Amino acid sequence: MAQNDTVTRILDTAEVLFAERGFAETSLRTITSKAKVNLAAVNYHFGSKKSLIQAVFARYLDPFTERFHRALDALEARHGGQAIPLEELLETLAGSVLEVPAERNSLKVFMRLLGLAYSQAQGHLRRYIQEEYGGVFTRFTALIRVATPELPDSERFWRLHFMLGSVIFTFSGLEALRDIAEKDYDEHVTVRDLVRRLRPVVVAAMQAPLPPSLNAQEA
Amino acid sequence: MAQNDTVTRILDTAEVLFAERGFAETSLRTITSKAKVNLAAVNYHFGSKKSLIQAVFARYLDPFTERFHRALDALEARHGGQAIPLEELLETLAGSVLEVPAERNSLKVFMRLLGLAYSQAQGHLRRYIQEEYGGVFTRFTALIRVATPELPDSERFWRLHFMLGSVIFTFSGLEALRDIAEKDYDEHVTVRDLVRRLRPVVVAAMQAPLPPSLNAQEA
DNA sequence: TCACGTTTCAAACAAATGTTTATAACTGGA
DNA sequence: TCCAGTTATAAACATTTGTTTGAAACGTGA
Repeated sequence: MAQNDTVTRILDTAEVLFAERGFAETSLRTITSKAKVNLAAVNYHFGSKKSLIQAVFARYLDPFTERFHRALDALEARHGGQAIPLEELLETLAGSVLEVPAERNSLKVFMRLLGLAYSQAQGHLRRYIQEEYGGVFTRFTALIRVATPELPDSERFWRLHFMLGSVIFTFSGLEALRDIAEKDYDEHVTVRDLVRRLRPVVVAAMQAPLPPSLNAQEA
Repeated sequence: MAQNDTVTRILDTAEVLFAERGFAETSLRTITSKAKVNLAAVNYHFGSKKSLIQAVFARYLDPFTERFHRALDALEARHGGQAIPLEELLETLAGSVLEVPAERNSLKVFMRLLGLAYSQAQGHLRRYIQEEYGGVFTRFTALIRVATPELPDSERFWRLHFMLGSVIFTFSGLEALRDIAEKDYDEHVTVRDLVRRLRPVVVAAMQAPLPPSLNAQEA
């Protein structure tokens, strides 16, 4: 189909350019010329640039959330109501994230997009992602709660965001960091390498000793 | 002085707007109108928008690097050539970061700007920061290296960036996160609270067990 | 007071942006 | 074949962008 071809070509080109330069820094003309598509095609098929951005995310997040929900279903079934260990939860999350874009060989694009979703202004994007995909995140954190009963709720809340920051920050700045790492340590780092490196760090961080009591004030 | 007043007003306004919306999303007209300054003033005093962005960073990073260097001098002198414990290095870093913007009460702006420096495209910014302030970071990582001899160089490199991500992400999204935490856990979180919570997490993350060997491939 | 360098200001500039329009080309079923 | 409906295309549109210009206002030392 011709329209499908155009739509797909726009999405393929847009996601790469967005990941490389950000949303505001990527013009529709850059996208359409690189995709060999007429300028008006974006507004015709997507309506607006905002909608194009959301469509780029949906193409990744829709399959991801479905896979992740199914993986969590299986995990819960396997443990039959018992608490699921932290490592397995993290493993399942990482697995679902890694699976999705493997087909298009663009995991790094996916990660970079997630980073942009947080760091770029684009209020509409955060709202869209929260409303559309907030549910699966809520489900995941509820399971994490069961897996880490020793943590006070507020402490777990903050530590989850510490780790979320690690992941998003690292992947969204991946290109730059990779260049440095490659130059200094002479090894090419793949996203899978980073996930492997992240695993023990995240587990250790979640299980770190509690900070000194809230009331103990010192200079 | 009038020119100083104009320059300062531009910088004060620009840093807030940049932090809120990003660089590309903030126009010179928005800055100058909010700062009650003529549009041409930016190009007159700074030369270009790029230079303005760099100047915004310099106003934070210049005092910070100087303070941090002095603090590291003192720390090294105190240990007289002996290895400095990881905890003390982190403490010194945290202290220097917290000190600088305290005067202008804009720690969150500082943090958000640091986050943008990494996540936004703006190649010139990364180059500028690297060339201008790479030295102090190199010095710090060299000390961290001595404090964590058990870590392979590349592993330490990545863990440092994991933790950098935690800090920048958390503080740059502090406003939103604080609201949630306050609502859900009924406690007001100060920046110092977060630093206290971060300390054991960062230490545990740096001391986490090494990931399985690079060559061990599994499904 | 004068003159000179600095700073401000309103206006204009060229370029780039997202979007719309009107027309053409194509498509598949009657 | 012919005709609706869909898609593609080129052109134009109104804004917005960073930057430049030239003149006015200002400040300061002679």
